[in-house]
Amino acid sequence: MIDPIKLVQTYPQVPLTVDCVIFGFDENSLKVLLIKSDLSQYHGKLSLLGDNVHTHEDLDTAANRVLVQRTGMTNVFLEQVHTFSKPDRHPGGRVVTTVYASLLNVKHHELLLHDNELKWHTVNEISEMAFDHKQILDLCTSWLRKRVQEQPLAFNLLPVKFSLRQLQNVYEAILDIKLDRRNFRKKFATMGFLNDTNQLETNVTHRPGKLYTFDFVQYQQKKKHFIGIDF
Amino acid sequence: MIDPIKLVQTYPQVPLTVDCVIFGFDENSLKVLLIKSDLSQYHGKLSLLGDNVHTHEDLDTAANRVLVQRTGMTNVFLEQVHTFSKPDRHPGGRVVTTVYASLLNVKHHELLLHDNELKWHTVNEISEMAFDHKQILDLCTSWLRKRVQEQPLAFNLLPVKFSLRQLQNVYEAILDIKLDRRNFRKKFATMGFLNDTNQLETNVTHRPGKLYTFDFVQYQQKKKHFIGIDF
DNA sequence: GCAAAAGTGTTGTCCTTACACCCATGC
DNA sequence: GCATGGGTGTAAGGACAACACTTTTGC
Repeated sequence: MIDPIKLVQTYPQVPLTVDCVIFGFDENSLKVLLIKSDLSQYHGKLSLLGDNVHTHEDLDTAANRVLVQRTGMTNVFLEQVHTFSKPDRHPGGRVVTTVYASLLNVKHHELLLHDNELKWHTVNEISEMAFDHKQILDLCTSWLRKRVQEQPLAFNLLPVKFSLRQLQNVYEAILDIKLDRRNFRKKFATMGFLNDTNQLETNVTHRPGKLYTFDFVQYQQKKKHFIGIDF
Repeated sequence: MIDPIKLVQTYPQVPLTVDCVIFGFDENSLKVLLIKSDLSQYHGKLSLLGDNVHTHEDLDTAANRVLVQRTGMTNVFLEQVHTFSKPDRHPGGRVVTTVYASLLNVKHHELLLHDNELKWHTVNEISEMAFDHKQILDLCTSWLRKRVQEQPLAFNLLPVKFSLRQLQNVYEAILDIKLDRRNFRKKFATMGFLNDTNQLETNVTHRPGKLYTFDFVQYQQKKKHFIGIDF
């Protein structure tokens, strides 16, 4: 019989960090919130928002802390994606990082802590990044492409009231495809969890579209559990 | 400008482990490979296979090492699922664990290292486990249910040559549903990546079924990339 | 010959796709 | 009145679900 405290004392210890891939949507393209690295090796290169994990803090809490520090937003979608652990991924020695992805509406917040040139960047214009962050971003983008098709995540990237055009733009930007407008609208109409607000867009230079809200309760009731074997 | 080595030295360090949820299929039910814990707090309780992560070792390597030590199998499906980090999840103090899931054919290997009563257990008969391992197992079972519908993972649980009945049994056991035999066979026939071996089952007490193999190359060519918005 | 599972087709319904015209607004 | 995107319906094809009988083998 083994004493757990003594056992754990024999384990090697590793510095842990979290990195947040914070996606936003604006001007019809998918954005990600990045800073410029201040490490000497990666000076000026783009970097994800991250921090070390504090003692007694779990990973979800750490990721949420990073997000709140930078965006001031609480109650935002934030989900663990993957843990990266190549021994040489960090120039400072071994650092294991757990990556979280978040989706939020660019217009819904003011950026906080503007140090290190915190800015939104268009995802498909990013080439080089610090560390293995480009690889991480690519994984999270794939992850988002998949998730957005099977869960109503797109609404996190939009204002509470949005037009069907805006919604379609989100899908087209993330999936990098064109969708048929009539079929797209029909699909969301039959799904039945968009609520018509009886309001119209304003400040548009054309016929204003209706504004809708997402009905989360309806979604919870209607969502599918078994999809079907399909690959 | 910051020196990365000095920076990383300021980070708190944490013991890391990997835990492997090794799924198998036998006697028409989904199994998982477990040991009995030898920690004093959890004496006799069922536990996942795990180990601490060695210095200079990445997580994939550590998980693979655990798998090979116990099953002797290499080149087995093994994928990272989630990292668990609640500060009180381990009685020996803070331990962060990254969980991997593996699928393998019970008949294809001899268990190695039979210490701690290493055995296959039927997944839906497991109630209590050591640590947070029941919660981990439940997450991995959900993960498997989802993945098995969108990727051809089921074949990892079967012999190289299998009957359609066996294949259907895998899906029925994992998804915990009954499927229509005719529609199931039609579906896999039209997918077009099962190869007829022109062999029949032997040692069965009824009409023998044809044996098929999975054609991975065909799958790679035919697999879908865009599924469609559907939730 | 009996038990047990293999093998096989059709029909109706639903979902998906493709496609074109008029409408409301700002300028 | 013109440019811009909003809003709408239909028809064809494909996928899925429901359903029953004959065949082959071991015993």
